[in-house]
Amino acid sequence: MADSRTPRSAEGLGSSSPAPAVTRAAAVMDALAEAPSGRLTLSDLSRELGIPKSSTSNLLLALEEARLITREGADFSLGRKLVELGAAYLSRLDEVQEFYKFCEQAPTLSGETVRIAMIDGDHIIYLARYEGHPAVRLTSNIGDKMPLSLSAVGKVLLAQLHDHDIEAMFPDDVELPVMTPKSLRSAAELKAQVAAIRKQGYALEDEESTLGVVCLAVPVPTHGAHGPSLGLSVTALKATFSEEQAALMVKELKELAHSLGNPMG
Amino acid sequence: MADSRTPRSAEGLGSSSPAPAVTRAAAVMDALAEAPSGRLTLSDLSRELGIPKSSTSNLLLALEEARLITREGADFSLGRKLVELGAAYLSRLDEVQEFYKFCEQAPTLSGETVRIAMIDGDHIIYLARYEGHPAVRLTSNIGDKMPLSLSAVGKVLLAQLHDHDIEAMFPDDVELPVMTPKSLRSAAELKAQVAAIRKQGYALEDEESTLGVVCLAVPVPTHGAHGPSLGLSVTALKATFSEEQAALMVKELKELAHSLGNPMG
DNA sequence: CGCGCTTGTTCAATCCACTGAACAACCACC
DNA sequence: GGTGGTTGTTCAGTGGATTGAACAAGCGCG
Repeated sequence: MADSRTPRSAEGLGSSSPAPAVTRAAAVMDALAEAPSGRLTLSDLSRELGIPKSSTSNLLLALEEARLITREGADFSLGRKLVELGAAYLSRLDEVQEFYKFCEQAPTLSGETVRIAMIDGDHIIYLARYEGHPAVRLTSNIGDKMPLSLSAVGKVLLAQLHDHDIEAMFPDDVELPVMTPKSLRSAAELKAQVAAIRKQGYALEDEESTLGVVCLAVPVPTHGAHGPSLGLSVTALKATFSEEQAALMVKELKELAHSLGNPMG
Repeated sequence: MADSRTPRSAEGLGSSSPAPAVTRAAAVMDALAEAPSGRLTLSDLSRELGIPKSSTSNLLLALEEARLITREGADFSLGRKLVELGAAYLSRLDEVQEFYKFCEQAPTLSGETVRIAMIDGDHIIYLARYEGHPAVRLTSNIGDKMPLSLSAVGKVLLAQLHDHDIEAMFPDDVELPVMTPKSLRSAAELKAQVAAIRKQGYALEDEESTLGVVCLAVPVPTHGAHGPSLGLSVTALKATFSEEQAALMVKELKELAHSLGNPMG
């Protein structure tokens, strides 16, 4: 595999962590998650993270004992406990439960593919997916991440941030990730869209991440200071996408967003 | 909340871990996952895990920095990164992808609620769920755990283990968890069922975890030494459950299990 | 208000986890 | 087989993480 010359030191900069072992352990899990094959050996990890082999070995032993990772012969991969913990996190979000209920009984949305996502650094992360009919079978799964600039939810959540935060994340000379010919290229384009989204209250993604597929998204108003902002999106095939249908979907999305934003029984 | 008098020391026994900080950090996440509300304060954690407050504080800081947990005012809860990591784990299991594909095009299963699960200590953990029609809407989610003795998949996976392992997990005087009047009560009953399951090649759960609901399950043959064993199950309403339908479902489940067990393109 | 009980944060001394070098095994390639 | 490159494990010394006591801040109560 060539050789990934990226000894990205696990230490962030002011390399002092209140509990270095924990920070390094987290870096190990990150590395495993990002590894294409999902499997790395002790030496791989030691090299990539810049941690001495002996220390890495200790970390791996401890992580394995906690079932956060698994050893399979010589190489390590993520452990099942992570699925449990991730599920535990999701089960605490009442929004997810209500999301499903609403989708099922919504006139238009009940037949569509709807998702709820959350902003997470400079990406969004999908929390749940409702699939009304399998016409559009998405390749994305719960827990998957997407760049902000490439998805309708990403853009709508970006629009909720303060301008100076946006500026910090997207200076004028950034290179945006590109997935299709229609993906946004420049920070200027992105900021123009953000302005438009703020006016109209929803975001549109027009084949920017997948050709033939469009997406609509609205933000969920954050009730109180309770965590980061959520967003909702519908996905449809561009071929079967009409203005009137879009209007209906946006309307229902906004209803759902409103009911998620105002906690109730 | 009464007061949970369970200062379950984080240290397992031979309290020596090759990287104590990591072990303790894992214990912190466990505690957060198990806490009914999902939120605990520094003092809660310090008390429950028997870790000095100052050390706990450091752990929490490091965990927060890694986004493995989140601080919300005074109390802590699990972090979003866990969803990512859990998803990363699942995305590596090709079985899950093929599971979905197969369910969609299977004559009988395509209309049912099918799940794939994995053995995880003395529990099973659900990895994916296919929902053909929303007749039976399950309350369980991906990542949820269930005792072995209470589910069809649990029993079928138990039947795959060696007798002495079963004996170790279920000595004759264990108290089994009970969820309905029809739940198995004694280890003897369980072992009798295991014997039967080995003969017939599938397991049946008859209202043992939820009244009105039945389950069928088959094991997935482990190809190679590749990880722990998987199991498949169909869930149906007892009211609409017939012998002939059961036979069809078991047949298709076995086909799916076979194709999962023999990796292919 | 003052008291008792929490809570979380600070800090210097100690102990233990981390380190690096030396080790044994292994594989690939002449 | 010899050789240079791995791999992962072992172990004693040391530097830094961990600790507990002392701290400040908050809360309920009489």
